[in-house]
Amino acid sequence: MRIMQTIIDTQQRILDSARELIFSRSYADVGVAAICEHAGVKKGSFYHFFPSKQALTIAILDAQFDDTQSKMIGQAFADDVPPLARLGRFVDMAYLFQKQLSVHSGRVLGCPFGNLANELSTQDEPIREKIQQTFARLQNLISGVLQAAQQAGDLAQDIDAGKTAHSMLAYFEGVMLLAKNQNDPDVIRELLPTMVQMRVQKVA
Amino acid sequence: MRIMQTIIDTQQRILDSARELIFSRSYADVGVAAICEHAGVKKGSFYHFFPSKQALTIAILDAQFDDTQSKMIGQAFADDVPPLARLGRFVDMAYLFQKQLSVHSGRVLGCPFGNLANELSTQDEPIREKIQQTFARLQNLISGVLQAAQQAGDLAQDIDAGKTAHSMLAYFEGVMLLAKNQNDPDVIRELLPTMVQMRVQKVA
DNA sequence: GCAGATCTTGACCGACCGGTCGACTTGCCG
DNA sequence: CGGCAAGTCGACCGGTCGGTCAAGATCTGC
Repeated sequence: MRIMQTIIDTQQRILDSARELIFSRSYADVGVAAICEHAGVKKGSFYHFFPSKQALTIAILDAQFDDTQSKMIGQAFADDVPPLARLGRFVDMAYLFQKQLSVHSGRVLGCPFGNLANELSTQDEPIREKIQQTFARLQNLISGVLQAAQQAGDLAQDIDAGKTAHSMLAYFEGVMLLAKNQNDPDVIRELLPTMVQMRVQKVA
Repeated sequence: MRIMQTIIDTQQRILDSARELIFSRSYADVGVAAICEHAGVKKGSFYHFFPSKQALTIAILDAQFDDTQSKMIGQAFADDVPPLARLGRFVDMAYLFQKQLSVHSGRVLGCPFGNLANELSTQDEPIREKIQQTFARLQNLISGVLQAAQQAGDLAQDIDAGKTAHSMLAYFEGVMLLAKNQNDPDVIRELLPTMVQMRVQKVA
């Protein structure tokens, strides 16, 4: 009897369940069995769609990036305001997202990419690479905004957009880590706005 | 026959082994059995000295803080140079440590506190708290240097030393995370010096 | 309606998890 | 020397880990 089961197909349910569980706990703490139970699926089906937990995780990273881009970055970085204001908007959204998430789960969950990066970078090379690529894409998006700011004359030409974006990304991840550790979204509200002020100059 | 065994006592060997293994892999990936094997000790002895893996981890955090303070912070923050130069020295040492470590292990391992914070903050409340305290101590040490810089006239009075130290700590952790993910110590050399430039102003 | 591909199911695998326990050895003190 | 505490040991616990498999159910195109 195929009633609700195929309306949202099995593969998607596994992906969504895994994303939610791993994001709110950790890779190691969420077993395949737990994912299957949450998705209402048996383990055999899991391995019909995904060859391994590792492969599932790589698929999660793609899904999470798409989600983040459409729900956060795409909105924050829309060009209806000046470039630097877009970064400010991003900072505000990051706080609101984490705040909202923490109300539901009672926990500040931090950055999904940072969490997996920290947990698995020394242990799983394919996942490490995938996250590295994801970080590179995020950095490029920020770098693009900084370059737009330079073209608009709102940012000095001697600023290195790429390195500044890299630093901003690092700072963002660090703030998320501290907020997660202190389990307090206000850490984000206090610290993250400083990100917009960061500047790294070009070296000769 | 008690030859080498008690020269460095068992408890210390367990602690050191666990520190090395967990730091170079992760909490979840290093089992009690692996720690015992590395320490040349049987599991029964482990549980004679430590009531649980969690308790061991909390002891590790204390040991790691002491180590970090004596081998890094104490040296970098010595008052033989002006306050802001101490921060620069700290940055250099952080790079050298990670570089050296990565030569031995083939991996950039990142910050021991940040690693555990990220992995366990949502899962183990006592450990989360312990790391929070550790971060607070680190932040205070940085804050002290910034206040010294203000007294020396090298840093404007309208800078919020506490918040700036908090931001610096966040940035430090973020840089370590990115370096670990990219498995490249040069990330630290490129990004971390920017930490010394960070400033957060007091709010009215 | 039939065949073949596409799922789904549940039982099962060996390995490992953190932790327990009682018996034993060893060091120390009177 | 005796005795007791401190430390060591190895077998063992129930449970979970990621992953496998063969058989059956269901969907699809002809």
